[in-house]
Amino acid sequence: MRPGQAKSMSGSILPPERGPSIKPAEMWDEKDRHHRQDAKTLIEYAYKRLKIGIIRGHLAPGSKLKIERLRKEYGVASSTLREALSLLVADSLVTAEGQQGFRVVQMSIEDFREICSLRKMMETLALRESIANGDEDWEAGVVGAFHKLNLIDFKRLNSSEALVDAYNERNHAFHEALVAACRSSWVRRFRSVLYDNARRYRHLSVAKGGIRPGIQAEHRAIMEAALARDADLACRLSEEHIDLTLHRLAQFPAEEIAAGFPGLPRRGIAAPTSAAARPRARAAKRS
Amino acid sequence: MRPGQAKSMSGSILPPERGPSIKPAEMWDEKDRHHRQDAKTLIEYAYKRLKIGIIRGHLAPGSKLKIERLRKEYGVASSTLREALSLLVADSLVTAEGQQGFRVVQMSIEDFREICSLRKMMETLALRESIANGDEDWEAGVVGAFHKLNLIDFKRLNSSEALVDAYNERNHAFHEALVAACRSSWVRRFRSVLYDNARRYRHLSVAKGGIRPGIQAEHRAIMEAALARDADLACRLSEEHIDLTLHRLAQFPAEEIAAGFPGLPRRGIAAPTSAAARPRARAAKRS
DNA sequence: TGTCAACAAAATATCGACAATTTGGTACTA
DNA sequence: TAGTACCAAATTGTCGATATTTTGTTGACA
Repeated sequence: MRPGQAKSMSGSILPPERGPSIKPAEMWDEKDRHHRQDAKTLIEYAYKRLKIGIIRGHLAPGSKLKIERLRKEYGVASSTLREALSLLVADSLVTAEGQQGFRVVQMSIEDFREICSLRKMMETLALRESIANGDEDWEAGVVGAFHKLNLIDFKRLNSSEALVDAYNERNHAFHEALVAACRSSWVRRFRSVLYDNARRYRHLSVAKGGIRPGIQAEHRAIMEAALARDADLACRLSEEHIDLTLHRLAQFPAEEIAAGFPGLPRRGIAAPTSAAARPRARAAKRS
Repeated sequence: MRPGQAKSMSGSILPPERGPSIKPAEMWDEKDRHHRQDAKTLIEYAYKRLKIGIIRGHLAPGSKLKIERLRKEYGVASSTLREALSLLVADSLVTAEGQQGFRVVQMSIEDFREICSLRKMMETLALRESIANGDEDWEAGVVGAFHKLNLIDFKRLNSSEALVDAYNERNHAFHEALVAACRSSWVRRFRSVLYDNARRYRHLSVAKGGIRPGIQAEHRAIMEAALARDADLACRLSEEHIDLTLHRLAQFPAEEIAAGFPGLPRRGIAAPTSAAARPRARAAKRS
């Protein structure tokens, strides 16, 4: 089914009578419409929207993802949402346990440390292969992505929310372009999963302390090394690039990281409950 | 919903009137019943059954996983099956593309080569950490798992199907026990995904050429090195262990690997179609 | 006062039906 | 002989309703 282009849907993509029960999403509207047109299926739409919500921290780490609530907010059926959530398990952004529904995966500095450690491996593997294989189109892609990233006015960056979003997108695109010529599908997959997870932490880091100054110089150095086909240098710089984010975030107290994003709105999602910790006296009545 | 223990299901776990339309699964019955009791939910049941089916090659690599057919065979609703399939995407055993449904991921010697390469990394990372952290319980687990594996009569192995299954299970359990003390969740996750994928190839290798003689000596050597806390040696042996499987499979012609398991029954699943290759003249009518 | 059982409310998992799209085939046109 | 438009069948994606389980609360009883 086509969500955006569908001519006459039976159900209700935009239920006319739903109106006031759910307040219209504030800063999401623009992007949602965009995504709804991109997505080939409603599942994909829900998937992308959820993913962004988690990465940006609107869906707090550890919080329960209640089907009914999200279903209403996104305007899709429960099974559709459920499937989108199942797909997110592949990205290690959501966990699904037995009869307890879905949950955003927790955040912690130890987790991030591990992510960075593995990310250095995968990123350098991918980069090395990309540098070895990359043709002229690859070079063009890298240069282009860097240029777009560079166009952003870094001085005004901390003032505008939208600008930060744009920066994040272009930053992502740049790093993606660097490894675009890597053909190993497994390396790419793992790298991608790790990157998305790291994004969550970076988002938090930016929300707390702004964008690290001089980051563009790092990007430039990595790009130049890559274009010069100096794999060793490019990898070393990439590793430092990753480490700097880690050290930056490690400055913040651990509980603040686990708590997620304090300033951002928690759009209708329950806070993480300590359900697992509470022992239940009543034994589950299983025959 | 509880599948196994449910007292009075509304639907039809075992639809009484379904009878002859779908032939009763031959060698699956035993295991299915087993799994149905294990699983906390029907989704989990379908998930496990699909996973085993893919690993064993009953669901051929590249083949389309048609909802309706599987749904009837497993006796679950379409959304349930769908969700199970979505979960399998996390394991990189199934792909889901846009409006084209689900598909078993392809097999190839290049893919296996890459899996082995990454597996050596992850396996040694996990093993090193496990050796460093492992306590007495860990040692006991390793010794126990090895013992169970060793109990299998390796001489009669190639004669009995059931015995091979048991061997595979215990082999899995042994390798799992070795890394049980590794605490890095990401390493464990990746290792596990890679292991399951490698299992598919190993299954094929065994189906074609039987179990490699002397494998038990390798297992013993790895175990002894691990218990002696000689991480370097244990890792080196593990890498060799992985490489041997790779070299074994590399002997077979490439097309045989891509084709999957020739001898095994293809339980009602369509062969891989070359849909992607066929160009469609008619443009998709999108407004 | 604290444990346990029964009950009510909330949330999850499951189902089957239906809508929309892809697939495969056939006939029409150049 | 392509190429293309058009239909029928097969298949996928979506929906909303219902069964089942988990969670929370209240009240009896030791």
